[in-house]
Amino acid sequence: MRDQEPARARVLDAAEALFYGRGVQSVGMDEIRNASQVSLKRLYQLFPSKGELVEAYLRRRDIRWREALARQVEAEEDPGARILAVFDWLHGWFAAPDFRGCGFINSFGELGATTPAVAEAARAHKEAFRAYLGRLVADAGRPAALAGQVALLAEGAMTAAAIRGSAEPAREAREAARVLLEASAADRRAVAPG
Amino acid sequence: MRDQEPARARVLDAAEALFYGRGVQSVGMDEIRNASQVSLKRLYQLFPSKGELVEAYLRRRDIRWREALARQVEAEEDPGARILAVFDWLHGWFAAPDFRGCGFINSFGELGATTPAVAEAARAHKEAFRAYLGRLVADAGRPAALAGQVALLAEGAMTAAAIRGSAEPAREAREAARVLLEASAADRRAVAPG
DNA sequence: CCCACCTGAGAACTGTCGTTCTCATACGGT
DNA sequence: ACCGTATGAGAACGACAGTTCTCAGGTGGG
Repeated sequence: MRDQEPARARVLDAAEALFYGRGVQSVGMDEIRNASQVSLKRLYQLFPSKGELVEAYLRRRDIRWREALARQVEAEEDPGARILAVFDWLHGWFAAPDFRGCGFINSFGELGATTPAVAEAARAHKEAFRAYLGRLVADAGRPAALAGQVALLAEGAMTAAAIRGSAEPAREAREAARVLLEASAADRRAVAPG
Repeated sequence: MRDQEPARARVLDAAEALFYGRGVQSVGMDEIRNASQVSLKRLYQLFPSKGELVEAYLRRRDIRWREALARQVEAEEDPGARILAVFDWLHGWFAAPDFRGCGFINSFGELGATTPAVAEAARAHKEAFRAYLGRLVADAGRPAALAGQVALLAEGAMTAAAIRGSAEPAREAREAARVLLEASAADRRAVAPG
């Protein structure tokens, strides 16, 4: 029992690097064993099947991803600037050498049709992201519909950045979001002046 | 040799339905054999390996997808309306019962890291889509940067629609595109009046 | 009519992978 | 020091999938 947490963390670290970097089905348990230096026996004690390891990988990645985003966004004071800060954070993520798109979109495409737990994890992750944007948009006093539009820009930027192998889509998306933000301010001025 | 084309078409039809619907790695050659009613021997004469079948699937899907889009878009007369017609077409696609996101995004997530041909097919498809939007935007006399923003909205809508299992993102994206289009018209009026 | 060739159906081969098992060994409590 | 338990390393097992092979049957030309 002792030392279980380090082993568990090492397994999840290895699983995340491999599953995210190459796709779930391209990675065997042996490879996770080698990368984590945790014996197969222990690995299967910690995660009774590959499927459960995949779920744990997605759960942890969801939490960490959203925490990292929130950390950078909330360094910004102005509510409007916080919305745009989302795209600055995305730019940094896209520029990371191991960036390969959104792990949830990738897993969904690979396994969503055959593994309901993966489809559900992707759905929950995207819904949480959207809800977070909804809070940022509400704090900035913008119409709720803006959140969905900003979410689409962010998700489009993730896939475009992955496929084109460039961080540039974050800039494009930021500029589009800025225009939408301005337009929503204009609406607001027109509809509810003051 | 005789009857080769029907067999080839049947194989590609089966491959497309299965690869798109469930992901490439979840589908075996036996299943394609059964679905297409083409013997394994003939199948391997037509496509010497699964990899080449996957590439043929992506090539044909790219062409057909962009043709179907262009067909609906070009039914619209007004250059500005054509840009928005892209999202109406997306809405129809998303609402199809077998819709499961963008086949290229899905394949990229599944195989992009391990199969360069798949990564390249996805890149080429997205670039062609982006170039098409570039033409629509140019025809409407809008700034070129609008094309990239519209592309991000479209790609974001594809993944959001797949993961949420809803066609609604097409509507959200259309509305965002409409605002960007209007804003670009305002810019144009401000920068180059008349 | 006969033979060379091609085809279809599916068995067989090969490698891989998820999972379990073996077994020698190290450890902890008495 | 002794024994039961748990561990690690890796072999083994079973299923599966990509690819090739076998073989019986059909077809077209001489």
